[in-house]
Amino acid sequence: MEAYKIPMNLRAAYLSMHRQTNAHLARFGVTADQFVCLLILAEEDGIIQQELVKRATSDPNTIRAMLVLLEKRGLVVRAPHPRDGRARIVTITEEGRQIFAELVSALEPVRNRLTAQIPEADAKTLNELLRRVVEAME
Amino acid sequence: MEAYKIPMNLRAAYLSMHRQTNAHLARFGVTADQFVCLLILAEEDGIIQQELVKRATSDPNTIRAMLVLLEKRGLVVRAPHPRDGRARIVTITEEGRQIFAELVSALEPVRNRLTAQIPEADAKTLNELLRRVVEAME
DNA sequence: TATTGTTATACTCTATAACTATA
DNA sequence: TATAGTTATAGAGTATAACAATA
Repeated sequence: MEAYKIPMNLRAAYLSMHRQTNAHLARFGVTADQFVCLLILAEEDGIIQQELVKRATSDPNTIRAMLVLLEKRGLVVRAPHPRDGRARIVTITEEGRQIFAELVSALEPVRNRLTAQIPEADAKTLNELLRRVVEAME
Repeated sequence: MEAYKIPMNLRAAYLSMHRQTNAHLARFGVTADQFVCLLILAEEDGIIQQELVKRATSDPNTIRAMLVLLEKRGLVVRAPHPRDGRARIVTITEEGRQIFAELVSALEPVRNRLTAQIPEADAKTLNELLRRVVEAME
């Protein structure tokens, strides 16, 4: 079906990436989705849970479950928001950053395979086109 | 993180598509992944379960669970392979094809949104780049 | 009234390993 | 020995709705 070529390739690309990411992170006891949380926090720390939900394209329950696990392991901290009593500010800890660096290292083969058959210029194009898809789906 | 732009956009694009697909199919009691099974079978009927696993980028357990459900609803049939006693040939039923047509119809808004901000020529490029990613990840 | 987050619940998908029956 | 499929089990992610606290 012509109309489902992009959806099916999008699916295959994501699922393969997700599966290989989980496989490479298994020895750390971290899932691909937990890694996404850490990635977002490593880039912009001190955001509230709801913001994390948006950026991770996730939902409140899932993010909460992940944060509880990550907090138990001392990788993140959830602190009360100083001005909004409802919100919780999430921060990655120093230990979280250290482990995150190891995870990024362990994922090098996956990153390399992902764009192995795509030249630099095309990678930019791919990213831009995906960004437009995301924008349209919001 | 520069290296995670494509992965994160790939993730957001897939998850949004998947979520919206599930939402639009909910009233039929069919999941996005079950739809993928039907799509594959509607295109090339009479393949064995293992082949379905490969094409759906899935695993034996997941595919089996889906097929059992779809078979209970009379949408597919699993018959013994005439020459290989281990294998099962999966076929979509006439009722399966009818419902599949309705599902495709119900998903029109999702398909449209997906490429809403991408001209025809760019859609071809996107598909080709995704195909290369899939190829590299195998 | 609307929003942030939690709790409870149920279901789907995923991964592993052990098993059978066939090849 | 290897392969197709099943069974059992456990865990992770998802969706919904009801709720408390706060804005």
